[in-house]
Amino acid sequence: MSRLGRRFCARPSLEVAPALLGHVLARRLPAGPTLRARIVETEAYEPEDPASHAFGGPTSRNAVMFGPSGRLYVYFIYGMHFCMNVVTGADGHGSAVLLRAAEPLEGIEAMTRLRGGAGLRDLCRGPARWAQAFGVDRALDGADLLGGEEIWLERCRAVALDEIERTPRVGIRKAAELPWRFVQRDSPWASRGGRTPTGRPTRSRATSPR
DNA sequence: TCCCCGATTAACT
DNA sequence: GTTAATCGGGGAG
Repeated sequence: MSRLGRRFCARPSLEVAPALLGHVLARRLPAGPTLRARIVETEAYEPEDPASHAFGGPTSRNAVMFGPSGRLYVYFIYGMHFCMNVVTGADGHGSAVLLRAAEPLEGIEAMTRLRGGAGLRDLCRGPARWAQAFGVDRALDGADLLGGEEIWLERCRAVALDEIERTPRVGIRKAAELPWRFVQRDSPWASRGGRTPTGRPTRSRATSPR
């Protein structure tokens, strides 16, 4: 199983975000099983983007975003949640891709425990849910996805371009109009965020996983 | 020091 | 559909 490498990550976030769809995030729990989930939803963040944590330059909080690509940027939000990003672009650039939702593949039992007994469909559907299912918090901020053994990206089958839907990003107020969210079309594993321009839900409620 | 608000979620009506 | 939970970053005073 080969990993996604430096070359993959060292591109602009707007290229990496759609390219990540279909590949797999793997997580080795401390003295525990390995978890795997297939990425179905991402968002791009660039430093010139007012919605990005990198807007305004480096601080202690966002320092990892300004380091080399291929590392994990973890942030704490709303007083209770953690979210995961892949740092992208050239060293020092300050861009990243938010990992928003995934299809659980392996380690379902451990993920369910970490999520407090949530159902399969809700294990990784949303950025904070996914981080919780993977046992990821502050301690993994800056983790090396390229060569580390705690968390990494595995090359799998990329989602075809014509299966990728572009929408505005979820939950932001600044730069809310930019279509920088990428989601596998009709995936039941994608988060509820985002609506079509007509206001219809992005995803059919009738669709059930598997 | 004070204050506002956020790349969210779960539990409501 | 709405809202409470809960805390830290960062700008204003």
